[in-house]
Amino acid sequence: MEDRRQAHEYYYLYSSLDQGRPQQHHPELPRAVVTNAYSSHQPARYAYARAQSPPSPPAEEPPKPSLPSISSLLGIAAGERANLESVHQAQMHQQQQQQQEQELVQRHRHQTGVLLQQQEIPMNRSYAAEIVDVAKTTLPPTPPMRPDSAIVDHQSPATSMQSPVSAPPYYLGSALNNMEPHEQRVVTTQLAKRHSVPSQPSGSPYSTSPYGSSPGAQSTTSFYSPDGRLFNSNGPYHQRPLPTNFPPPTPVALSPPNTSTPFQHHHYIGSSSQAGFPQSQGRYICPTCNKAFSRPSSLRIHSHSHTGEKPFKCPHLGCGKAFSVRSNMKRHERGCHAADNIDSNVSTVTTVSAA
DNA sequence: AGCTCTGTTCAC
DNA sequence: GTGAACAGAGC
Repeated sequence: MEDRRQAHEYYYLYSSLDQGRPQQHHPELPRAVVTNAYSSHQPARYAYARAQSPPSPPAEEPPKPSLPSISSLLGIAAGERANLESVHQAQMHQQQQQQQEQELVQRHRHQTGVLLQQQEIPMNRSYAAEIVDVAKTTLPPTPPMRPDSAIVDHQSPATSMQSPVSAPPYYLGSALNNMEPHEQRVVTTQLAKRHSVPSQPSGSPYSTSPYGSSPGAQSTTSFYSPDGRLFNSNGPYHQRPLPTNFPPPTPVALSPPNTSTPFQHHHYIGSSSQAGFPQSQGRYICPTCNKAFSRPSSLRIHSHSHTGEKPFKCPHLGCGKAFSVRSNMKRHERGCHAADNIDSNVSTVTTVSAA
């Protein structure tokens, strides 16, 4: 059985390699590679999951008097996958060892006339699974998505980080997040820190406005959209008047993040499947977590929580702390550098008076 | 009217 | 102590 299982795994490795699929994510791979690996790996994993489960006959399929012989099944499979014959030959040795057992089973079947699918299927599950996979390699695998998922834009990395099973009910009244904030932070900040930091404003670490005189205008850079597809005109986030019936985040989330940034996936708000959305929740939706804000500035500040961007740096020497919110930085100053402030004020006064 | 800035508040 | 969201003030 061990050999059989290994052969099965080899097949997946084989088929994946045939399609140029990386089998594992490498933590050091560039994100593009990782996402591609993720996206391309998903169908294979899905097929594997399908193969692992025992093949359940279609409901409309009438009971057959007998199952096709293993040799015929193997013959079909071998006709399409000649490269597995060697593996099968190795498995045949294993079969020969079980020949006695099978003979007993068949003898029992002959005596009782009862279909012994229960005995046969598990015994040859790996073969059947491979056959299923052969079919799946020829046919596009059905993505494990909910039927009601309205995929307007498959590029939804943020939602894609969500587990399909653990997708919570979506209620705008309670939360627009389709992913827990700490999860977002863990995932998105890691990704964003790796790729967005070079794009951060490289000006003065601390000024009256880290965004410049016009934060909104500053934010119109392609910081969140390397492909320049979405945000170059309106900034990192769309000002999107919410439809009266705002839809729940769909399992678009499940679609693999095949884009390079976590901020390109606010197209999943389809016009078809729309649920009620209270205007009081705000019109500005975070494309990452679907959280709604009433003000664009609030959304922009909120975006820092995803990007990890902390444009407000403590001006005090020796304090390298940075904050995503200016008021938080000020609070930090008041709390931690109160004495320094007094000293600096005194020194400032003295210098001014001296001047 | 709509925006940003700022302070306040809550949660961890 | 810090992150994050909200609401008022001002432009």
